[in-house]
Amino acid sequence: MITTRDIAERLGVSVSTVGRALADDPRISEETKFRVRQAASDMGYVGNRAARMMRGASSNVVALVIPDIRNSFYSTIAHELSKNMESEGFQLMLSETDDDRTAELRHLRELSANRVAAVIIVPSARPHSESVKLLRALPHVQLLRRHPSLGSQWFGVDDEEALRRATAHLVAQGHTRISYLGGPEELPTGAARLRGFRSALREGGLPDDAGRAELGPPSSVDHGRETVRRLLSGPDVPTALVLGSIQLTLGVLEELSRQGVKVPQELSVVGFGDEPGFSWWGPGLTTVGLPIQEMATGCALWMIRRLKTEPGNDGPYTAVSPGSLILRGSTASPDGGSSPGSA
Amino acid sequence: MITTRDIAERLGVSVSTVGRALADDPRISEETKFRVRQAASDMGYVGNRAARMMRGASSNVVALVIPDIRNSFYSTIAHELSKNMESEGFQLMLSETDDDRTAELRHLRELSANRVAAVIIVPSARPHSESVKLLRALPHVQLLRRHPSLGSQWFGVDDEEALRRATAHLVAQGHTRISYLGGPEELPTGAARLRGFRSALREGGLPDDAGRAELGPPSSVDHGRETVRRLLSGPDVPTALVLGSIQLTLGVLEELSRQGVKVPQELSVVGFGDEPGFSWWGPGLTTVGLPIQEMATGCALWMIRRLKTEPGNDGPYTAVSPGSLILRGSTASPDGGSSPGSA
DNA sequence: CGGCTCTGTGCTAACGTTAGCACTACTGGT
DNA sequence: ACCAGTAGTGCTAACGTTAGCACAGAGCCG
Repeated sequence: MITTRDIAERLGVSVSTVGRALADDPRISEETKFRVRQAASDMGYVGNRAARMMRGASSNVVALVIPDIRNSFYSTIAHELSKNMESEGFQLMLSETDDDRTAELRHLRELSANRVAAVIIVPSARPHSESVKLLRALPHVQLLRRHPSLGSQWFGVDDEEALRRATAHLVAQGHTRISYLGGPEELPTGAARLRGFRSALREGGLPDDAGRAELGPPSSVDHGRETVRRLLSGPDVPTALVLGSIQLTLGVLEELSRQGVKVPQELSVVGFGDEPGFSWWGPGLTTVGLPIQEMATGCALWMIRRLKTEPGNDGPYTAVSPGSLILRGSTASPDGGSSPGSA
Repeated sequence: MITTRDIAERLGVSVSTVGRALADDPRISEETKFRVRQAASDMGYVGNRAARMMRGASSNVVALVIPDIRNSFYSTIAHELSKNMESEGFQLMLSETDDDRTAELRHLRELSANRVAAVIIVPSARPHSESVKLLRALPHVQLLRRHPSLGSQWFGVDDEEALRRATAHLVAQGHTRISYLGGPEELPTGAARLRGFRSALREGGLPDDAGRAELGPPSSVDHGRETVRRLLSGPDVPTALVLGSIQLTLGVLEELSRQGVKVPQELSVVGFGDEPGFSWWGPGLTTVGLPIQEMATGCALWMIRRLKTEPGNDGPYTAVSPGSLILRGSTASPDGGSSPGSA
């Protein structure tokens, strides 16, 4: 690797002069600057950020810690962050945890060792205490999920309200056997969505056994497929399904279409998230739309401001985005009548 | 930030002793090691990789440079690389170029300054010459697309053969007005897919005007939607469509289902890639399946070996994965008869 | 013409870590 | 009692860059 010293020796000047010329220091003559820049370009010199960091310069790397980049929520977030960060000179480091707190800890250790400027994290269900310690030593912000022992900087969506609306839509159509398929209750999002489901039932004046919750692993296509198979072949088949994650929705839709279940005649479905295929699935999937992109942009801008302004304004900051129900054709009243959009 | 010096002062030993204790040097007594580790843990010490790198240690960051993480091809690649790299102690840096060579160059400059250990890149159509220079100074490997002026380390798929098969399937069913929708010819992949399309027509003994190519931006859902709209409303409506990118396929499917086009009776379609929704779209989408995951894993393992083994075995290395045609219900002979799978 | 400012450059230390060498205090053999 | 060997630790330099200070030479004023 070419260093400032190599350039200095070649031109017969000192390293300081080279450094200053490259930094466009006003004390250096234009002629010297020109010669230095020429040589630097010739020799393929690229400044060493590691060395700069040792002199107190801060890292230009922001880390994103998420469960799985293949989930479109997270790839949307990654894209939005990357785009915004890049324009401010930051690079994005990607760490996948697969919802495993040990992997999460491993990543956070590496990120700390690499002295990243900040961490944007979708925390696992119950982060290891060392993870919490490492995060607290860095500028960080939580995304989607919110763990109380981490800071109160958080960008998320109103999961409870989103599921309340989704469920209320079914209740309004007269369903009395509704199954909710969602992630584990340990996850803040899982708990919130379940609360939303339950309160919609309560508010609809339904009996306790009107709603069943089928909780499974956080983000599993398989869990969706299998649960559908089990529910449809068991006794007391529900007349409606509300879903609580994107991956789950993908699995459910696939299985329903494989089994040829008539939607919404035999079964009503409300999905979660909005993927390209959801609009052309069966009669069109009625689903919970979430402004993930806007949330990610908001988070990126907040973090940039946080990093650019010197005083560490670590004050609590929370942004909650609302969800909305996208009405298509996958819900109807349980007696077979069709009334999509009658929320 | 806590340094080895802080620990040394607290324990009344030298920095060297602390460093050696943490490195588990056999010359240090067990008792000292214990005390040092205790103190390090107490004080929340995290080694500074920037400083280590200055002493010749290599970076543990591998960069992935791709057009857009939201494209499922790339998110699959990112996931697979991340998973494999993480288990070997590497972190993944994510850079999105949006197929813009200037953005590509900006990223490569940053990556070089950050002294990443290696770069895995899906190069843009015509990389800037400085980009080539920067890449050549680093261990790197190309993915999917292959630019001749970069090294000959490349992992990709046989695009030409994949499109030849897709097109041949339609030709065999008797189609004589086939449109190909794909990315620009400047892209190595775009050119290869177009070649495949054309040679299938030639081999099928079709006249020159049997196939039309509609080329557009590399990876655009909109281009898919718009081209379908234009083709269907114009004269000489094709009886079959072959698609040459995932995003294009998403746009086309959306538009076809919005317009209520009867597939395969009115129009046959062969897609590109295989997304969850493709199996439940209309009659099921016949599509080109590509072993992206296997390719990414292969690439990750190759790069790991390249980085772990000292001698820079930069010898040419090329791996080509084959594609396969996944037969579902979206193709039939143009006279209205249905014969999916009669390739 | 001595002392001043101004311009352009060099020297040196420092950042945190590690490796080579040096040093001290034992142990055991003769 | 003396020397060799060894275990345990400290000192110092080096990595590439930058900032503070020093310094040489030129031009200018009194």
